[in-house]
Amino acid sequence: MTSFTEENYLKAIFHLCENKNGLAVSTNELAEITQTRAASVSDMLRRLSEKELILYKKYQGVTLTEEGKSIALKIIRKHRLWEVFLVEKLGFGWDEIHEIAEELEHIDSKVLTERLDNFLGNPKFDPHGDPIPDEKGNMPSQVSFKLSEAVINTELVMLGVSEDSAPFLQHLDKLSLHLGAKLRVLDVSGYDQSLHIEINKAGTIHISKEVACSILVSKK
Amino acid sequence: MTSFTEENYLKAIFHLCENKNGLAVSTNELAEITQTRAASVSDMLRRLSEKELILYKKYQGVTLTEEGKSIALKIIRKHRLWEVFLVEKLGFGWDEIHEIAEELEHIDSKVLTERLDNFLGNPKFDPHGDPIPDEKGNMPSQVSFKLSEAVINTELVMLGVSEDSAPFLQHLDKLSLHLGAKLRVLDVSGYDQSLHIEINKAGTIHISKEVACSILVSKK
DNA sequence: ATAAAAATTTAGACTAATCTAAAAATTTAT
DNA sequence: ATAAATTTTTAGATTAGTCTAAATTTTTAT
Repeated sequence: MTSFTEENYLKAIFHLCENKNGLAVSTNELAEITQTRAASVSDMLRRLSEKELILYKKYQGVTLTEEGKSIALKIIRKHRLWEVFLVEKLGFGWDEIHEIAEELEHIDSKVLTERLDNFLGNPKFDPHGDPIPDEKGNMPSQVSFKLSEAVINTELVMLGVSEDSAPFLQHLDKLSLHLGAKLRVLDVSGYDQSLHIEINKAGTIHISKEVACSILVSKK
Repeated sequence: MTSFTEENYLKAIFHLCENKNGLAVSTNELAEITQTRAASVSDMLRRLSEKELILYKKYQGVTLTEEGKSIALKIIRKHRLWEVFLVEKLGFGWDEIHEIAEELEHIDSKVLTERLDNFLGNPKFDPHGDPIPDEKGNMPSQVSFKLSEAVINTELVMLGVSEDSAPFLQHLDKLSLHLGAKLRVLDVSGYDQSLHIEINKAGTIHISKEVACSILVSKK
């Protein structure tokens, strides 16, 4: 059995690996996102390594074994399914769901997860546009890139966000930037790289480089 | 903050007190239903007492303080709401939900609980007929008694069960004994106190004294 | 290439929750 | 009313997960 805490480490390793295209993750990176100290991480890595959930060489960072990856994907599947439930069924905003899903993701019942998936209509993406792994851990893939990297004047669709902090999502709400919005970059400032964009052919706004970096789009 | 474990002790104390009409609960009783040893219980009681969640005098048993009772009722509220969700929305049988609800009851979000309650249509009873406390901890009351205590030939309605083990509930399913069924006791055996009962004026069955003791009914 | 800086691990301690074994208090039975 | 049986508590250990401080390894910079 894997504890709540172990599951959180596996999930953290998975997400960090993903952002680095499979490169090993360092103790300090893990300490930062798990909000603990490097010493505690070292200790946990030793234990996870004994359980063969991670590949760990002292001082050399860590990656997941197939079994570790499988566990991480199950947690992520549950996290994202519960997020869909919270938004679609209970009417939560996308900025209110992360912390609750952090708890729900540890509920341990295969049959519950599968029934929930069906109840929700087998969604492929969560309310932030993140792909929901299937029962076997396969992720639906979606070709997207940062809005900040888009070619000017191309027609785009907003598919996701790469940050899910409440302040960021509330900021997007204020700007009427929602998943599915049709976007077009009109201009990029030479001064601060802020973007002038058109939304749904209905109006235009200015957004900072930081915001544009955390919005994921595809060509229409 | 109360831990997962502390919440389980408070809940256990609440249920045991309820069954004894408010009398203090003993260390051994708690050890049995929490599946631990008396020594572990003693230790936990000392801690809960320091937090003023229970009234505890060494060797004299334990009752809940108002604050302890309030926490217990919140857990019970969540447990029973989630059970309704599992049955009404996800199609689980009443014999499959206890263990899952034991996990879900610890999810800590007031707003989630209230939205779930609304989503479910503010149910007053769970799938076993147990009353769901409201936000303030008030229980809807329902006058019921054991089927084993019913007067012969009286028209009755099945309102609940006082046991929720899967084998017991599956046994009731096999006998078509469901909440809301109209029952009438035709005869009680002088030999083993088994009951001959009529269900929904559609047929009759024989049930053991043990089963009849765990079925709650009211006069129609 | 080696010294300084940064990252990581080890050592030793702490807390929550548990255990067994032994001691103490209460209850029961004669 | 007192001895025996039962219940409960205490003492001392254990495990998971954390911490700080110190030691060690790796990386960076000259």
